[in-house]
Amino acid sequence: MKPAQITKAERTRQLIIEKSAVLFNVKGFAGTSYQDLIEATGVTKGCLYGHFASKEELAVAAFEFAAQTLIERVGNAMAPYEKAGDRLRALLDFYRAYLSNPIIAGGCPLMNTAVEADDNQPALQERVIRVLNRLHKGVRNLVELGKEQGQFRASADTAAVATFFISTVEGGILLAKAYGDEKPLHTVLNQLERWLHLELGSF
Amino acid sequence: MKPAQITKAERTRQLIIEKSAVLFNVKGFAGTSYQDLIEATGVTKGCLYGHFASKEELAVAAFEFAAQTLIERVGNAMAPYEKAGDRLRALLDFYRAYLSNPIIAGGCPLMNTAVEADDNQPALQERVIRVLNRLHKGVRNLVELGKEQGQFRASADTAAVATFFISTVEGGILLAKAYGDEKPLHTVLNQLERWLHLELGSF
DNA sequence: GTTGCAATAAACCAATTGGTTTATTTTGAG
DNA sequence: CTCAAAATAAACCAATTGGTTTATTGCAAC
Repeated sequence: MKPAQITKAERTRQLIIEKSAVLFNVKGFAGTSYQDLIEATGVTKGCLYGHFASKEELAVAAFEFAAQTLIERVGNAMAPYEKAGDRLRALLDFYRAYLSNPIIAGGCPLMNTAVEADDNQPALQERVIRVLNRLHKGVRNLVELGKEQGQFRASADTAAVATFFISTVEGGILLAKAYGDEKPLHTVLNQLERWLHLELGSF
Repeated sequence: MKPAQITKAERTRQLIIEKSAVLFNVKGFAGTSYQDLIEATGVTKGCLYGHFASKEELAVAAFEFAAQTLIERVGNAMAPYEKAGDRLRALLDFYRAYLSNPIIAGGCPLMNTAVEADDNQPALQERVIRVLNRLHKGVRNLVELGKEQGQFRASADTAAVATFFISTVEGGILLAKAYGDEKPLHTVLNQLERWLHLELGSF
């Protein structure tokens, strides 16, 4: 841990990032104006420009923050467990609670940013890929751990499992958000869990 | 089929819808301005307002068109086959070609619209739900057909299969779009096909 | 071939956009 | 306690936004 050498500027910067992240996640990049940001952060326009040279720069920082939070929460959810099966169950449970206990309002920042950025904001698009890679690697590591522990089938296709896992979860979140109902997500997670049992062996 | 009673106004309206649908799908609702629409349609602002009272009204018409196209294409892909297993395979193949042979530029209009509309445009949000319901019903009908034909396991949970199918495919499209690479989608579809074999019995 | 519907061109609107600057005040770190 | 760093308030910018109106022109349906 760094010493509490947190200057006022750093605190303000963090405040701006955290409040903006919510706005961007709910209204999107194009849908969020400086006026919105001023109201949400409670800070003046001059202050915003003092910390971030443009809306895009702020959006990138906000996305990085949201993504970092997501990665941390996922890590924390799995941390208490040692066996890969328990960790995987914890991961599924994390997503079961994803909408009622959201890391940030507005749904999954990865999905939201990916959808808006893919044809328009290359800077954001690139960060999305980075985070997806980290997530993918995390799931792969989990599968490999299970293989090493002799708990998961050695013949399972690690990369394919990770890709399938992420796709399915994101798709479930999409349906749940679209319907404004977390049931579809739960259905999807239950089916995914059954599939994982077949694919990896019961855990 | 209606007689070819297509007036000039109707033709223009259709032209506007088709061109706008692409723009909205690529740049989003908030990211698309009237200037963009004027350039893309080749029609004047007065003409746009003559046909649609607002950007939102046009966006709704454009989404309905894109969704209708999607539903039709899915239907056409399955139409040549009678056995549910063949139809399901054709459906998977349809999505295998989804990105190289897109129904509309910019990815899946359902996903794009769902993501942007869910907290901001209730009118669009409502249409998204309608289309998701139609898609879900289509998959359910397919599963039920397979059961009737004795090809699919009667014990399969029809609704859960449909939900899982749609989630997985949408998630796969998301990854493929994010990476700018259709491989993740193919991986996901292959895994999904294996899962369907386990769930429904080999087909 | 006429004529009425459809489309154009263009001016106009107030409001808002992203972004800049500067003088003034607040405040927290040394 | 002091003083520099940080934040404010506000004026300013040109450009663009979504939307309206009107006179003129073009074209396609009857």
